[in-house]
Amino acid sequence: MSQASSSYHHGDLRAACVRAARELLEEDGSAALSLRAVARRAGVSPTAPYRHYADRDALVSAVAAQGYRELAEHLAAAHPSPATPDELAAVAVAYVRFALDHPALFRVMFAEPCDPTSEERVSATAAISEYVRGIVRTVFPGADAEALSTTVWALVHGLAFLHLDGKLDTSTPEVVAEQVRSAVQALFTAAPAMSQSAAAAPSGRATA
Amino acid sequence: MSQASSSYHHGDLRAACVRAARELLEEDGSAALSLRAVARRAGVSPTAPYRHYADRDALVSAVAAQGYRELAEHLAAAHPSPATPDELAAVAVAYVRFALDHPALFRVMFAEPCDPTSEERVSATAAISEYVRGIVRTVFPGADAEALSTTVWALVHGLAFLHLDGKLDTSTPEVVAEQVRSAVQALFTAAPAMSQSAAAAPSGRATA
DNA sequence: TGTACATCAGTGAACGCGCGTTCACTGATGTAC
DNA sequence: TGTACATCAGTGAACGCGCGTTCACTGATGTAC
Repeated sequence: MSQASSSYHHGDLRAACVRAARELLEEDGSAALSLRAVARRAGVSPTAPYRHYADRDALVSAVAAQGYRELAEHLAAAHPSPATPDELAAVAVAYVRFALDHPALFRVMFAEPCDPTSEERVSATAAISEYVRGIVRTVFPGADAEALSTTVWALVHGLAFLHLDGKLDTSTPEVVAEQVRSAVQALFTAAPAMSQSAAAAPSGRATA
Repeated sequence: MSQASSSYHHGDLRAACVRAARELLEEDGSAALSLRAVARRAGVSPTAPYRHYADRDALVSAVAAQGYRELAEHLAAAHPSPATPDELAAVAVAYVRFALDHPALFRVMFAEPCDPTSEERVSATAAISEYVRGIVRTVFPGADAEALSTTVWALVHGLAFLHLDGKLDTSTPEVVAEQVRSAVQALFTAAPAMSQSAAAAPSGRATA
């Protein structure tokens, strides 16, 4: 942060480790993130990161947490305060795009069987979930925001993963965006009906 | 297969490896699947599996492929030929349950940045995708089956992953099932409207 | 039915690797007087 | 302003580990005659 040019004291190794980890993830998404590789990339001895992270897991959690923050920024950039279905769809498209643009990071954020105890992780994902809920509340004032926002998140998250895993057509960004918009639109149409049925009965336990 | 009790020749090591891998995944979902561990579990020298699998990746792909097959069976068991929204919902619940009951296997199937070239993998996931499309066609004869089935799959897949990652309430199977049913129901309500709008215009390119 | 031999499916030693983590250390920094 | 010293943030050697993969091998099996 301050002088940062001394050769012995790094200046801000904590942040540099996360940055190095990000670079490694962007370059080779299939390799597992290793503490040693991060140190190497940061130009520091293999044990230096231990001054700032208790162990490998702590580093990974920090990387994931930063990923959540960046995702949040990216969504906000797509539309600052979505209030219509089309604007919500734009945010959904941004979510899937983020996953496709940073596949390895996205996997670290969501696909690692990592410890869920990490304070940083928990609060970061809670923030995202709350953010989605806020949008849904604005766009569909009458609906059950809790239930509907879960549905929206799941739909978009699922699209992200299926694209990531090559199960869907990812040939061009526009193809992907169109697919996301059309999927989200299917939910839009449902929302009013859902709020009615949600008011009437908890849900479809009828035929089973 | 035949005598199988000889000590030197295993009998069916190829299948035994997949079985051993499955056991390891069920026991410790967070550990990466290693060829050596599989051999150890199968009671065989570390190099024996190379008689049957070219390399580690080939084994992993075989395990994933078996996972897809089991998932398909599990879905079929939930309902042999779903024809109503409620029956489709039951299949969706089975999908999420499968993920929660076999988290490590599910991650191998979907979350590994594995090579998508594997014949076994490709055809297995194509089968699942086709299966979903068939159901959607039956349940919503008027709808654009291609688009709607992608949406359904993504929604259910996203629910599975969010549950898997502890982002949603998984306290009891019934809570999970209810959540899935209610999310799928949101789509049910939309489908008719969607087929109309799909007939009218490709999709929501209007306001952008 | 018995023998010779090819093939198949294992073994086990060995390779080189990168990893996470520990430890005692040392150079740089900043603060008290 | 200058010195003594505590603290902080690095180093580098070393540990033990499990991994994927190779290689030359050997025991078991099955087939031809």
